[in-house]
Amino acid sequence: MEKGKRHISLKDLALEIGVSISTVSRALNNHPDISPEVTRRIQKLAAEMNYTPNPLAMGLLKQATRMIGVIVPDLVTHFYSSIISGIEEVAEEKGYYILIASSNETLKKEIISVRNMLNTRVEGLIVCLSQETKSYEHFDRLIKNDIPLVFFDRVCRINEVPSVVVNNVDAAKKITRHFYKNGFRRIGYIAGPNHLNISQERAEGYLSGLQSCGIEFNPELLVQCNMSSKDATRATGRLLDLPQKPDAIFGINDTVAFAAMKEIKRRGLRIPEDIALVGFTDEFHATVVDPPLTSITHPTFEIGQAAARLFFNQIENPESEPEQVVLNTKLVVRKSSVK
Amino acid sequence: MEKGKRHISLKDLALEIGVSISTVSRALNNHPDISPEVTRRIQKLAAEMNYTPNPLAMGLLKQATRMIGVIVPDLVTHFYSSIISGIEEVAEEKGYYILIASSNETLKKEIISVRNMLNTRVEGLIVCLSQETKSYEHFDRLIKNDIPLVFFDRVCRINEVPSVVVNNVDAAKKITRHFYKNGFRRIGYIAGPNHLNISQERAEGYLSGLQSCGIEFNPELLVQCNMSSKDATRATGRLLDLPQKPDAIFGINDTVAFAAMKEIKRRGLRIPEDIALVGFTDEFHATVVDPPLTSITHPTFEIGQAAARLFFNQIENPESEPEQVVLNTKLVVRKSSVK
DNA sequence: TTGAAAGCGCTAACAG
DNA sequence: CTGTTAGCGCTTTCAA
Repeated sequence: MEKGKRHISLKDLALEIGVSISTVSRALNNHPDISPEVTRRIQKLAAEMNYTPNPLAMGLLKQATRMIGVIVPDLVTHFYSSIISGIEEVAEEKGYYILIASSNETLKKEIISVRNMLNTRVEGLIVCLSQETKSYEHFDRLIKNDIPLVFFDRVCRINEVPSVVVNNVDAAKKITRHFYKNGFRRIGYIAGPNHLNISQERAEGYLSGLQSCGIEFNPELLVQCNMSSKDATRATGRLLDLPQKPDAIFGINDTVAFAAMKEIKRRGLRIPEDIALVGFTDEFHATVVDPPLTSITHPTFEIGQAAARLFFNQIENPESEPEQVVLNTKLVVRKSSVK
Repeated sequence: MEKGKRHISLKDLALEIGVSISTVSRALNNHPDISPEVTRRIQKLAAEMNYTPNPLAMGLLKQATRMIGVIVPDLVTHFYSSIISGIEEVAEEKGYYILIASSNETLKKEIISVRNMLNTRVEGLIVCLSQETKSYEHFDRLIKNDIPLVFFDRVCRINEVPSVVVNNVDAAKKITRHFYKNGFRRIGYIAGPNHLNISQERAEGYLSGLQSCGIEFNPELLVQCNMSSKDATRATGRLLDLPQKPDAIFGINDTVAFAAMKEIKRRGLRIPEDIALVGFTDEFHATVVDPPLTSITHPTFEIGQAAARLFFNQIENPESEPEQVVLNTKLVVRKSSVK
């Protein structure tokens, strides 16, 4: 093999053995036409020379790259990286690679990422919408051309696009009722932007939970933030500044819950004695903080697996109807919400 | 565009305008030979039809995929995901994509990942060794064929392969001296596997720190673990079971530090009153736990950026000597180590 | 100023 | 049983 040549090709093998390229190709694919003897020799040489088919050539030929584009709001949150692990596991089984991009929670970067990934010829996308995303035209091209697409967690167009979500309404309701059962009555909720399904659905569960406990909804106790740490801290502040403070708070996600925890502590209030706190988080973070955080824990790895399965379902059954997978969350009670 | 056709090609444009494929190619590359008029028409049509060059075809032709393989011990630790963000940022500037794989801290998966990524024709690899890795033959093929390779954090073959590390010796020494200055004398260290440079170097800094404070090294106070949560908990237990417990402990990384923190608390000991604790962690986690953890914080994003830059340096200057970038860490003092 | 042809690595239809 | 040819999308000589 000449210097600088990093991968060998069918041609190299053919030259070496003195047969044609197609014979080599067939031999390696165990085509029955080729004589056992020749097949054996070719396969032996291929193994010795570390031959592996060039995916670029295969991709060109078959118009299939075996790559999935994954776009998440950020890479550094455990929630997303754990979901990505789940996607990767299923993708690997199928011999697919994943290409990861982060929207940094901005619509602009999300649009660019969608375009870049399509340009790279991924076979489709698995996406969690950015916090800013409330128009969805950048997915039109995928939908129109039947390019596989799956949304998870923050979703849209659920009638056209398969998606994976958790039972947000039910989960928020469970939190509210848990507070009630533990004697809390002024229950606050720190929501995210209104256009996100997760924010809406959790608000809905919150309201329904209050109602089922016979508590009247007090609009002062529902505050919004953009889900950044900073804004979540401010939102927490607004709750704590109320003439009648809440005695319990739940936050829409990890970032919000931790920001709330820090702010509550910073003001010298105790959790759960002065204010109970519950989050929507993942297993890991909930146990590392102090006090351990009662929370709805997301089955993150499973979310990723389910999203990948929906993706391959589209690859394998292009005509199938968009399906929505709803995964169950668990309310895990820890110290932060029980006096 | 016929149905099912997801991307248009030079051929489509050529057919549409009625010129040859090569003319289209030249026009799009602003080749001076093509008449301005034709060039204009072609570029206009290309824009309208959303033409983007097929990277598979380009890759085949140029033998360059513009993809970098990144292999990390795991995906879900903030330390790694943050480093990946840094790599991604630089890669994006250069128009490269990154392909991510996790070794799950096993040598077996690391070897498979290296092979898979090469098979995918990445242009090179950026790697953090798995915890198990103490033989390095699986990188031979890269080194021999001058395929760009960069190690970070856990490194090997530093004379042959460019790498990015932090000033481990100095950092561990700083921790030890910090303990001393704050009145702690029985200082324990929970190390990782001996073959890892980070473990060795931090042990070296620990010893040198002790010496510079005039404390005699007590082998009982240096325990090892495999850096899993479970084993770190056991290692902490061994320190706490000593007839003469340490009054201060530092752990080799995030996982170890948090496991130690949980175990110390579980036994009813207070931090820092009974035992002071310092970790090697990242900014985020150190502040979310309670008490806030004094720690050497890694410049994770910068580690990623530096690794990517070393990578591109190899692409652009194949003959350059392997360089080692050493980044500085900071000791950030928080409650966990000050009585 | 433009077109034709070759070649990157591979498979598959068609010929022997 | 094996070789030849064409073509996936693109760039780049070489010819005109």
